[in-house]
Amino acid sequence: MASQSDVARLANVSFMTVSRVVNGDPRVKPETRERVQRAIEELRYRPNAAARALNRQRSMTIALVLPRMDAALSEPYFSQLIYHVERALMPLDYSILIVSGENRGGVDPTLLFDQKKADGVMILGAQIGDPRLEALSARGCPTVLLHARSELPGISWVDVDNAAMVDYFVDRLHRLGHRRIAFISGDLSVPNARQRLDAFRARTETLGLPCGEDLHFPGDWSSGSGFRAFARFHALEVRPSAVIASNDHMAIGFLKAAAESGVSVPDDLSVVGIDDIEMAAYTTPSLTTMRQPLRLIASGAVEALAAAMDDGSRPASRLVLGAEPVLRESCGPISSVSFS
Amino acid sequence: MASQSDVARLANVSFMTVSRVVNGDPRVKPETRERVQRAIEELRYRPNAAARALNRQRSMTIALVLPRMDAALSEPYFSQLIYHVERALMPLDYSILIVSGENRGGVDPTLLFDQKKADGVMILGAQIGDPRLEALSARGCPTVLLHARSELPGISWVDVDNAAMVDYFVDRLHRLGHRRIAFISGDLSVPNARQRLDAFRARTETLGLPCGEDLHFPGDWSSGSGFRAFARFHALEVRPSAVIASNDHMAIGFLKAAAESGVSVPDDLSVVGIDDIEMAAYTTPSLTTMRQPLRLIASGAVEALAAAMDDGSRPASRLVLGAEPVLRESCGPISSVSFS
DNA sequence: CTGTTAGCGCATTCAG
DNA sequence: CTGAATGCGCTAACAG
Repeated sequence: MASQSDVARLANVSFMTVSRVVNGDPRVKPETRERVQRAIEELRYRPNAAARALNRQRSMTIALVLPRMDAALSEPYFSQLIYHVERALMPLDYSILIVSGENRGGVDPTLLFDQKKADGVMILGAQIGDPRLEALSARGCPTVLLHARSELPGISWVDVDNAAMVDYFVDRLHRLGHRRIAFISGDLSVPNARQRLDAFRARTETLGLPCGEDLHFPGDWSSGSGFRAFARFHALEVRPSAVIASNDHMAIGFLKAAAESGVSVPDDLSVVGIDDIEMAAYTTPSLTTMRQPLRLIASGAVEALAAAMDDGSRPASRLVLGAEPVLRESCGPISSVSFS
Repeated sequence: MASQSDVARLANVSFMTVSRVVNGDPRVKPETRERVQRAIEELRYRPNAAARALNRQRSMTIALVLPRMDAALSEPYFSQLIYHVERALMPLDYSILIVSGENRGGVDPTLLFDQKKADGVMILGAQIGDPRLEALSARGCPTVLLHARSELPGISWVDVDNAAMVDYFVDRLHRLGHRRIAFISGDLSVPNARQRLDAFRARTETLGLPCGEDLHFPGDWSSGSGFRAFARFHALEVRPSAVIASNDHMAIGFLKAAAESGVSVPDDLSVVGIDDIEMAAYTTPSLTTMRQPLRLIASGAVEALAAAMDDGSRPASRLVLGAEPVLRESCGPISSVSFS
């Protein structure tokens, strides 16, 4: 592989001039620049990232921590997030190092920062009290959370408005005549799961709807947990007429169990989810859900992280984005009951 | 951040000794080693990856090229592959750089190699004739394909036995009495899609089953394309009694369309998919499919890539793995027809 | 067993 | 506008 000196020799200049051309320094005679350019082409010269990183003290790389495998974030959904993050990062010329979400035994993002393998860290769907967050915050490592929140100093985040999404569905179901609404929560060690549950409780109470603990079916984001939640539903003396699931996977699992039990959706029961994964349009019945502004989440996170990496002393930024309802077949008016 | 010299000063040795300790060189007096270790702890020293990479000419990083967004590989499924790749790579102390699959306008993995940002490249679900493959092969960049194949020199790959999976289903359906079987293919610019289609044609022909082009419904891996394939099915004068989809997403889309048209699965029609994504267990009816040996694919690929990076001159390795059928509700014996 | 010398490829600083 | 010197942090190859 050719180095700057090789190029310099071929172009009859010092390697310093080559460096200038490569970095677009304007103080180079056009004619010389031209000559250097040709030499670069001829030798297929490419700047060595390691040398550059060593000198500049910047790796031009960020670490992206994926959610834990056990479905902290809906699967098909976070791969899209990766895509959008990459798109947003490309113009800045940053690369992405991925790190599995497993915090036990996995790669430590703080270590990557200390080793200068990454200039900043992005975390998808962080857990509450994840020890890595504190470590990152303490190190002063530029960090941004996607789909999660944190009060730690120096930790920026971008999240959707969890309360607004849940409120929307509670209100809508209420208007459709539903009075008894159940809620399937996600893994409560994830901030979003808790926020959604809290919003559900608050909103049902405000509207004067029943909101006892028997209407809360704990789940863990997985389809299986949604499926199992149906047993709780089924065991209830007086059944709810609607169920809000904290994500589509659980809603789909629940739908499956309902179908097996002969409960007809949406005739006997309305079901809604959150995320709008691709499959949500292809279940039977198709799923009413909430589409997340993925591109905005990604670009917002990239912007926040870039700012933090440019200026380590700036305060953390926080951004809350709205989601968009997608109305499909799984949700309808309450049937054959006097509205009380 | 502390450097080796800082540690050396604190431990009263030369930085060379520190380097030896860090790299586990045995030729260091235990007592000295101990002292250095303590200094390392105290200063929280971490080796600088850029400096190490510059000196060793190895970045200890590989690039992982994701499949294109338009579902070249089933979504929830490739995130698991990432996970397994990471697990397999961790003991070797390699990091993973991710690159989006979009070949137009995306990051070029060859460039990452030339810049020495990556020592090797792993590609998930490569397209046929992807120009990047040739570039990689020409550069002599250690490369391994997952879920794809290539004859280019120096390109290793690990793939499942596509023909065996399709053969299994054709045979099984045949034994269940089905005679007229249709096939939904994936995006035919992906090698796997073509192999599966070819296997279908060959096997039906061998068994003396009808295999006209009207029984081939072209898809593109997405649920939507599976959904649309149903229109072709529906338009047929004489309808098949079974459908094999090249992946679960398309099978699920097809299932949805069938449900909407009142075609009962598996009573009127059997449907099978490939991949065993999580959702396959939660559709109604649940989906009979083929589970891929993800962990083996990942570990095989890592092994092949590691070998190629160690010794650039070694021949490419090829590995074909078998899949495991998962029998669920969507597939049953043919109904109300004399077996001919 | 430990230290010295040299250089990986690049960019900043200062001289011309 | 261009070049020379210097150092980023580390390790390989030699000394001692």
